[in-house]
Parts: sequence; structure tokens; C-alpha cells
Amino acid sequence: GGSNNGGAGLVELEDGPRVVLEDRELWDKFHGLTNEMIVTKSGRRMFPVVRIRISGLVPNAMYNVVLEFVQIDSHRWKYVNGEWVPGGKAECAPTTALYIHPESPNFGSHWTKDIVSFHKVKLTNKTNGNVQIMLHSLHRYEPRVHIVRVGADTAGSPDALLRNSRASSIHPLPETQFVAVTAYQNEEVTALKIRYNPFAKAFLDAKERPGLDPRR
Amino acid sequence: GGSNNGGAGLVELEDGPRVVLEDRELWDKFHGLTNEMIVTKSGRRMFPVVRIRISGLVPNAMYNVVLEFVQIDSHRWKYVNGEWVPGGKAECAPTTALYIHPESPNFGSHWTKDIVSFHKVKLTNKTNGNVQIMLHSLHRYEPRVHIVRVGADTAGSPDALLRNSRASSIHPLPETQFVAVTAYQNEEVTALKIRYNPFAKAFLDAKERPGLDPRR
DNA sequence: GACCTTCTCACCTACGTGTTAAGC
DNA sequence: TCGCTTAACACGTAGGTGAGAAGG
Repeated sequence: GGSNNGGAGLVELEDGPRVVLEDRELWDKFHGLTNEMIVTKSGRRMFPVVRIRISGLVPNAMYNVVLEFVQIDSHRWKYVNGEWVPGGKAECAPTTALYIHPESPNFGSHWTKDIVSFHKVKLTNKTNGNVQIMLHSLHRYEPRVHIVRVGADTAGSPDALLRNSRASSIHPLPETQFVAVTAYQNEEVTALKIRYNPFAKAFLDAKERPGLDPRR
Repeated sequence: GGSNNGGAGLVELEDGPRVVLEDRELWDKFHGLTNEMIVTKSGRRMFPVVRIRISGLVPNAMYNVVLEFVQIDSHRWKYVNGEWVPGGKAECAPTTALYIHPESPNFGSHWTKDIVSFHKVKLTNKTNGNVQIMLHSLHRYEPRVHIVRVGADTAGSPDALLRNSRASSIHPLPETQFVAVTAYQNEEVTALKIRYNPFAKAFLDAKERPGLDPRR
């Protein structure tokens, strides 16, 4: 802690966990277009991947790190004439979707020593009994990170852990907001996904090679 | 606990963690031939995979689960005329190799709710700075499982954790003993590896299809 | 030469992409 | 019809096999 240091020129002015989003430039590219994330029955990974740098934890204390998906509003959205517009009232109640980082629980020193990546989280539109995140297609979401202190005698469901708010901090990631879709609507978003996601390289080749590739 | 129950017909007669090896039939096939495990510079997975079922943990307590590779004797071994025979004295001091299960640390309830698999452990003969297990080729090893109780204020190196033996239990897995090799010596071992490891299916096809495959 | 190690290779497993056509 | 969802598909990434040739 450092809040009672008398303010002697310290950079850290606040106590408690701090979270910084990685790949900000990439996220901003998508956010500027209104980002979309595919949801499928079997679950789809996110791209870009939510990756964060954490600091301000007690090294020897134990924490869970949780990614939450908050439904931003109660509207259903439509993509018409190149822009997203709100439709009627939402037909479904906003649900809380929680993804516990698979390295949880772990020591503060573990979470802060390296970038924490949520590349394994999968988004779905079906209520699988799995560990996947169920979202409503054509609704908007904002990912948030929760850092929850746990002890060797603290157990219970993820929800119970989050409600124990005295030992929990919340870190919104507004740059990672997105609309859940079953198929991409904005072709500029599709182009960005293909350009930067290595798993979509097959489609990048088809579009970029003619004219740019000096081979042959 | 159950050691002071007066022996009223209970199955569990002892306190503390219990470990049972999975895939016993498969392991016994290899053990009967004297099992071999490949070591490479970049690290090689084990096959069969060490998979265990754990019980007898305190659900809300925190544990590390560790796989240790104990050099059985100080001899160097040779494969001559179809059998393994001890050579001269060992030229290298027996080392202790520890692999902390990647889900560590975790609650007792986590470790006991499902099979714990060590499929990601990699064996090497080079001192990489990595998390890989360094073994001496042509020496014999016995894998052992350590279950180490840890608290939110317990930190330190893996070795330090193991030496804190008051909160640690050791579970030898004699059926998983093997000779570390850079190339298989016993062709019967090779045949078993090909037969049961899905990643070696290419070689299974080449050997089993002619005469057995009704296609064509 | 005999023995052991290293490297490259074809051939797998496993699964992450957007596309496309069909379904509703 | 139109809008949205689903499933099959081709084509990638990523990496686990023993074989076999080459090296020491």
C-alpha cells in the first residue's frame, strides 16, 4: 500500500489492483467500426483476444481473475445501411456471464508476473452445460475484469465469489465492447478479422496475394 | 478423518490423500516389457500419460500436485540381446526433477472432482531453462506424485515446498517406471506405442492395414 | 565398427477461420 | 421475401508421432 506515504512524488497514488488492456491499437481499430463477435452453438473464440496486465496485488495472497460479459443495454440491434441501430425492446432479460480464468486460483505474484490472456474463452448462443459464455445474438456487451481475493477456506460458486464484493475489484474494458452476431454484418470488421487473426490466413491469402505478391 | 472410528467396517482405514493410477492395464503392458520413454532436446511427452484419481483431500484447503521423477539406481543401462542389463557406475549424480501440475495451486475439491492428467509434461536430456523435466538417457526412473498443502501465505520454490514435508504426501507409481532413451531399443515397446498412441496412427496404418483392412 | 544422439521428414491429431448454401 | 441461424466445408495454425539418415 502507498496511500499514507505523504505524497512524496510517488507514481502510484491509489491502492488496490490495477488492470491495463493489451493490444490497445488493435482493439481501437475494431472499436472504431463497432466490433462484432461471432457466437456459435459449439462456442467461438474472441478476436482480438482480451489480454491484460495486472498490478497492485499482494504477492502472497490468493486471487481469482474473472472475465464478465455485461449486456450494455436492453435493445436488440440491427445493421442497416452500414450502421447499427437499436430495434425494439429486448426480448430477453440481461444475463450475467462469468468466465473464470483457467489459472485461477493463484497467487498475486503469478497474476502480475506476466500478461494474463483470455484466449480460451468461448462465446455461444446456446445454453450448453459447458463452461462457455452464453450471450444473446444482436445485443451489445462490455467485457469487465473482476479480481477476487480468495482464501484457502473460501469456496462456493463464481456468483457467490463476486458478490463478496469487499474483496473484489471491477475493471471495465470499454475498448472491447462488441455486438454478438451469428454472422458478420460489417464487412470492414470481417476484413480486420482476416487481416490480423492468424487462423484466418487462408482468406487473407486469397484477397491480398494478387497484385501484392511478387512470387510467380 | 477416519483412523479413530474403531474399525466399524469402514473401507477407508487411513487418513490423508490417496492416489490411484488410471489406465493400469495399459501401463502394465508396457511395464511388463520394461517401458521406455523418449527424451529429446525440445522435450517429448510421455506415453502412456500419467493420469491419477485423487481422494482424501480437505475440499476447502489448497494444494499443489507435483510429479517427481526419481532415478531408481545409479547404473547406466544397456539393451543387449533383447534385455536391459546394468552397465558400469553412473557417471552423473541422481537429480531430482519436479513438474508442478499446471492447475496448481487449487482447492482439494478441484483435484478430487475429476481425473488429474499429466499429459503436458515433457522429458528432455538438455538443461533447457524451461519447465521441462531433465533426465539422463539410459537411466531408470520412477514417477511419484506429491500432494503438497499450501496456504495463501505459502510461497517459495517447488523444492522448498516439497521439503516442507509435514504438509506433503508421497505416492509412488511403480507401474510407470521407465528407461529414458533417445531412440527406442525394444521393438515390442515401439509396437505398443504405435498401437495405442493416437499421434502415431500414421505408423499403425502402415503396419496393420495390409491384410486387415477390407477397403479396396 | 558399435553405440548413441540429432535432425529432418511424412503423416497424423486437434481445432480455429470465414465462406457458402441450406434451413427456418 | 427477408432476416437470422445452422451445418458442412476448404484451408489454415499448432504441434505430437516414429522412421530413417546423418552426425559424433
